[in-house]
Amino acid sequence: MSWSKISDAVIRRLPLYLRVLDESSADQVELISSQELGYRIGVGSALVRKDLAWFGEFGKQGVGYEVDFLRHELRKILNLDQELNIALVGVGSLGVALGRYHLKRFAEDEEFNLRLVALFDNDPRKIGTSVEGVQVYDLTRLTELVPSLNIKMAIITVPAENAQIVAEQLVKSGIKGILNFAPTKIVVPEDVHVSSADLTLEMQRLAYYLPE
Amino acid sequence: MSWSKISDAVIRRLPLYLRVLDESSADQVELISSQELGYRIGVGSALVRKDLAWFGEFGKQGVGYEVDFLRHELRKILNLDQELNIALVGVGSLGVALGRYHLKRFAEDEEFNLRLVALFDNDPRKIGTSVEGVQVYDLTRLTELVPSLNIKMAIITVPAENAQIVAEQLVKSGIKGILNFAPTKIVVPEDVHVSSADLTLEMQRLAYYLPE
DNA sequence: TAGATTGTTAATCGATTAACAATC
DNA sequence: TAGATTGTTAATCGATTAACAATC
Repeated sequence: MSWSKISDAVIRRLPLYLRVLDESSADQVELISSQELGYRIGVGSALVRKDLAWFGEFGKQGVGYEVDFLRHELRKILNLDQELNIALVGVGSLGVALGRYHLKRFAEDEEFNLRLVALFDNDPRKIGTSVEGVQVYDLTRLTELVPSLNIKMAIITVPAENAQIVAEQLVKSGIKGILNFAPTKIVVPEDVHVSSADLTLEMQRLAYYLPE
Repeated sequence: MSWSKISDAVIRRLPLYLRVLDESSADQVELISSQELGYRIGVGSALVRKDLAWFGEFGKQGVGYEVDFLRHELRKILNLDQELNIALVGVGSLGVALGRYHLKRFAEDEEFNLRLVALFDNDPRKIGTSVEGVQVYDLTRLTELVPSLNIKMAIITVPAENAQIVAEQLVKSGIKGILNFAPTKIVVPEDVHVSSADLTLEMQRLAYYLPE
């Protein structure tokens, strides 16, 4: 699906709506109003209706939204209705921890379609080992394995000084979505989307609000 | 320092400016223009000048900003000019990995003032052990130890189902800044600031942009 | 039907950008 | 001085909110 002009602010809220719908569905709730949905993620009801209206008419006037229907529509919009293969580059302690966490989630939740299928590192001691059954491959095999394993997104957990070069290799392999845990900005073509998870930056931001 | 009315969008950019200034300082660069600063973090020069102007007049017309001076001013504004103690709650593999990562950074960088001083868990097998010399304490001692160890911020790496209760204990202890890695929304009073680092949410967002 | 809630338009709010006088 | 760049004001842009007709 492609609607292209929709703003990033809207897209950011879709996974939040989806999480509320997952919870409601698990609780056997069948209908939900824009008011309830907005309250649960912390925005107004008008914004919820406007966000959803970008993609179609999903509600019934006077009634609200059918939870399971809207949930499936959102999953389709977010490309989460099919398995989606992911690679992780940088098998340090953070990489292993995130990998385990992710694999656990995948194993426990039938409908969680984000599947970690490969780990990459350049350390010969790590190459050939595995984490919860997922192989650690030589980083030099990235451009070969990304297409052949049908990998669509990647997580970067290498040291800051290697993040840019890894990002470039990922881009060359055809990856369009990168979650970057390295504490540095990575520069990519504009059709590649990067989400930055920089712990330090967030802590520094929070420090601003401390009293005194 | 307190300017209170300054928007969150501005505050989010301050650590980015600071990182550029750190790099420039390390490279012996003495002056930097709003143009260069903006280019490096990906915003326009007018926005850089406007952001900084909220806090004072730091530049010289026709010249630019003195790197070391502006760097120290930003550190003061962000409360990063003094040591700031941090606790981490939830000593699972993610908690340990983040803790190690953080402690390494603290050990290597003289001026990195975010100091991890305590870990908390409710698992008797973990309590009393340590990670890189930092003790794991019983979670029940949180409200006692936060004030006595002068802890100002906290990182939550417990399972989603325990995040809210942990957040409430942190708030009760007087914590005003929380970095939450649990994949759930935590509700706190409005004088407490939360930064959410939800891996899954970010991956789901990136999936939207995949082709087809 | 009467009450409730959607989808959508218009109004408002806030953030970014453009422009330029001041001045180093 | 001439050139460069700041701090700041006004203009623009984009996102959120308010309001309400449509309708279940």
